[in-house]
Amino acid sequence: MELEERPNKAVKRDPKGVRLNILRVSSKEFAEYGLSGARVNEIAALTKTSKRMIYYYFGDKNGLYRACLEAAYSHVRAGEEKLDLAGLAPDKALAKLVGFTFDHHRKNPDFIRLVMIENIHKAAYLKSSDIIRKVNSAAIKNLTGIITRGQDAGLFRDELDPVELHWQISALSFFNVSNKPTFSALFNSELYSKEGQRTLRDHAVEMILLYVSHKKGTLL
Amino acid sequence: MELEERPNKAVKRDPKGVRLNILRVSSKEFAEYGLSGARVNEIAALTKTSKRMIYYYFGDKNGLYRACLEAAYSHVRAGEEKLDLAGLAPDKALAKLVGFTFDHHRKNPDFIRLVMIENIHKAAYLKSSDIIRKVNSAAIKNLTGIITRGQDAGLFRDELDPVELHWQISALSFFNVSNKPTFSALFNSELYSKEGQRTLRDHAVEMILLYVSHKKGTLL
Amino acid sequence: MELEERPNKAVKRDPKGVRLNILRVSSKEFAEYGLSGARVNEIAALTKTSKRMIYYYFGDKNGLYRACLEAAYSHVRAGEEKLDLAGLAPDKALAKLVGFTFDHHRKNPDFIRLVMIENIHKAAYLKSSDIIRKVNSAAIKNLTGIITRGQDAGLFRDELDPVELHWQISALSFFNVSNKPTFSALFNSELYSKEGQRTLRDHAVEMILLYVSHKKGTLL
Amino acid sequence: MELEERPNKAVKRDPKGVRLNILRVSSKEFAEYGLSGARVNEIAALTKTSKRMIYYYFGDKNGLYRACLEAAYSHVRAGEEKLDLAGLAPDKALAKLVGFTFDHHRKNPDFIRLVMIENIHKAAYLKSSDIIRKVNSAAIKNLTGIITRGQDAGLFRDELDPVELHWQISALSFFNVSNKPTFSALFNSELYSKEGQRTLRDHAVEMILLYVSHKKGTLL
DNA sequence: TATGAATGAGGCTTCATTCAT
DNA sequence: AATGAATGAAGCCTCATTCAT
Repeated sequence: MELEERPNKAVKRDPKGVRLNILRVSSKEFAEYGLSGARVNEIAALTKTSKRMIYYYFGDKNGLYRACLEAAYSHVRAGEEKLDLAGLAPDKALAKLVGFTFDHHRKNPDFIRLVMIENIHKAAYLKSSDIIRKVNSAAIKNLTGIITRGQDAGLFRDELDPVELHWQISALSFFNVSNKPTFSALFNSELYSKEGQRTLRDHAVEMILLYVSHKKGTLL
Repeated sequence: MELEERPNKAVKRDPKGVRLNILRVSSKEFAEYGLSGARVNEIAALTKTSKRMIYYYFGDKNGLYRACLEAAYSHVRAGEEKLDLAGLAPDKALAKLVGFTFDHHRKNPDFIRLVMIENIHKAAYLKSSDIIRKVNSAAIKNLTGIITRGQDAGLFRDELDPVELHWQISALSFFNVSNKPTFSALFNSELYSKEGQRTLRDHAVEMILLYVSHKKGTLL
Repeated sequence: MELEERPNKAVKRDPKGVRLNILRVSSKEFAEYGLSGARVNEIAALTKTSKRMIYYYFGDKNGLYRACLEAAYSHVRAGEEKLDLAGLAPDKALAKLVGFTFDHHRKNPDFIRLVMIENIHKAAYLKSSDIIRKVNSAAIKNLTGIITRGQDAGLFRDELDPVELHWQISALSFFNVSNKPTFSALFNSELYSKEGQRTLRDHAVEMILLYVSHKKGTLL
Repeated sequence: MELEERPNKAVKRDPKGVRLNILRVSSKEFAEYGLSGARVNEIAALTKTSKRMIYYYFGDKNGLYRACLEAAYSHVRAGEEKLDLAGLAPDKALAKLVGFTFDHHRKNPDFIRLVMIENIHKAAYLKSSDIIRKVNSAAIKNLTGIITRGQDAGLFRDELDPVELHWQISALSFFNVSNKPTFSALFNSELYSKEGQRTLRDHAVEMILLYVSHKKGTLL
């Protein structure tokens, strides 16, 4: 006698599960088709529940989109915080952070796409979300620590802005994912092969490290 | 004898002008709202002509979008070709190219947004467009020349891929525009002030030059 | 021995209070938005109890509306019955009744609006309500008495129908409240100022008294 | 051989006809069920055209309702202007005007119902309609003329406000139609028989004339 | 008696597109 | 080459109501 999940009487109320299920499905749809491109009907069909529940939990399509965005940021930042850099030398720590960011973005294309979409919408939903206040700190704090330690050790140049450094790391890591389609279409290169991606990441790390290590007057 | 060009009839027939007008208006709309977000009705209303003409000239909404995309690429590449780097030393040439690209992207946010949108659509329209064949060459040829000259002069490292270098320059220049909304929303920094943008560009140039000048074993 | 009235259990059971609370809230909502315009959700939210209770006590939305209507009529007629006209001369009594009715309607706009709504619905709910039998009597009886006394005293004309007289008094008193919005919007007059309302009421009294006092042949 | 309207190829474009048809159908529906009670689907079904055209011509349900309201007022005021009172003595003119108004309202119950509905909505749509400015004048001007002539002839009392007089005439004429359902339900009288209506109208005329003819001190 | 979760039916509206002139 | 009218399909959303606990 087997234990089967009784499919004809699965009368289990699971609000959190329902909410999460909707969120997961719709995140994929929004990432795939954009805010106006995604279809509530389609999202509902892919869900374990009904269209009605989407409105019950999220109010409207925009509310659902906003919830997806917030969930995505929360999830991503949660991942970043697991990274332990405290024990490493500042240059090693930074190298690890850059490599991690590059890989992390690459492994979370849906998040990248949501951010792209949010940028298309001029960050309208991000601006009106309370999640912002909690998010910006972590990454910048990490970098501030590394920079300070690097400067104290005489490894890094003096004038370094943690926000700018975050921008630079993000640029290289984000663009890699966001513009893969057009870049691949325009240049039939090997950059998006497994090997090419490893090279790209290594060189991104290299660029950042060369930049922070560069003392004025040395070269330019 | 036929009556050609009846000048007293107030019917202005200007196919090219009409086409161009539609293209300009719709490019702005697509850049602003995305492919599914833009409205054919709205585009027609902003046009000097009527909705019928859009279908007459471009077939359907997607056709119009494709035409906008092609026009945007053509226009942008035309701008890039005006840049004369032949007379400069390779490092100066590269510095100028990076700075130019950074500024160029910054001044053409609608183009950037169209590319973002095209990436959201997985480059589906770019892939099926004949424009590709003509576009990829110019930028890469430029870079290939600079790299060769730089290597011959002993200024640049050996293993440099022009496509990868283009990717790196693009990443820094593109992200600056594409992610301005979310970045500004998340970090209230000065990076998008006039001063901040100059710094960002200078450092982008610096990063690229440090990278190509770096000889193995020197640092990492 | 049973435990009655467990006072230390914080569960307030107050059926009558709950019913009344629902009735009060929903009367306002129906008066404000009409039968189809009112929202069960909104009513429930404004209530001290939950949506389930509405259905428990009133069956459905229409049942709730019917209950509101009945409660409104009961309440209004109760107010009217407090009026004591027995000791007054018939003309004074009538004058007082008209003035009272005018003021009474003015002070109970929600009741007027419920009656308007019921008229929009062709009195469908009133027709099927047992309240009718008890309501029509009071006002008419009052008027019948006054008329008889007035005629006996030679003050009033002969052919007077109490129901018609009620109609006439009602018309002037009801319209004043029911059509205030459109009338105010169409004519920017002073009729709805405090002073204007007093005048309107005085003239309503005057109109009715002139009418009942008028003997055939005198004027027209 | 007969001339039949070819029903299978009625390819006649008739924008005005379509608009009017929609307006007629929807006026009935709004008058019957109210703004929120009316159904766009039902309106469309009763129309010679499709639901889509409703939105093409009127924007949305509220826009359609507003158009109905404006059309109703226009139509009614047009009817009133046909009334020629200039050649009559002031008391006869007023008598005719009151009688006409009473009958006119009685014959246009849908208009009355639309006004009732608009009052339920606190005249929100009337307020924001430009039609107002043109409508209020006609009726008041008529009355002003009659009053002046009556006063000059020594027939009417001195202190008469044309707007108030309009209010009084309207009250008796409007209430007769608006409250017929509840009044009939509450009092099983003969007031709404053919005979009763004639009486009611005659007495309305009488009330108004007695009122305007009444000189201070005579009675009250 | 009480509550949050759930729902089917149907509401209003908008879209890209085509037609008749 | 040009225009206003017309449209079917599908979009998003809300309603009164019931269910499971």
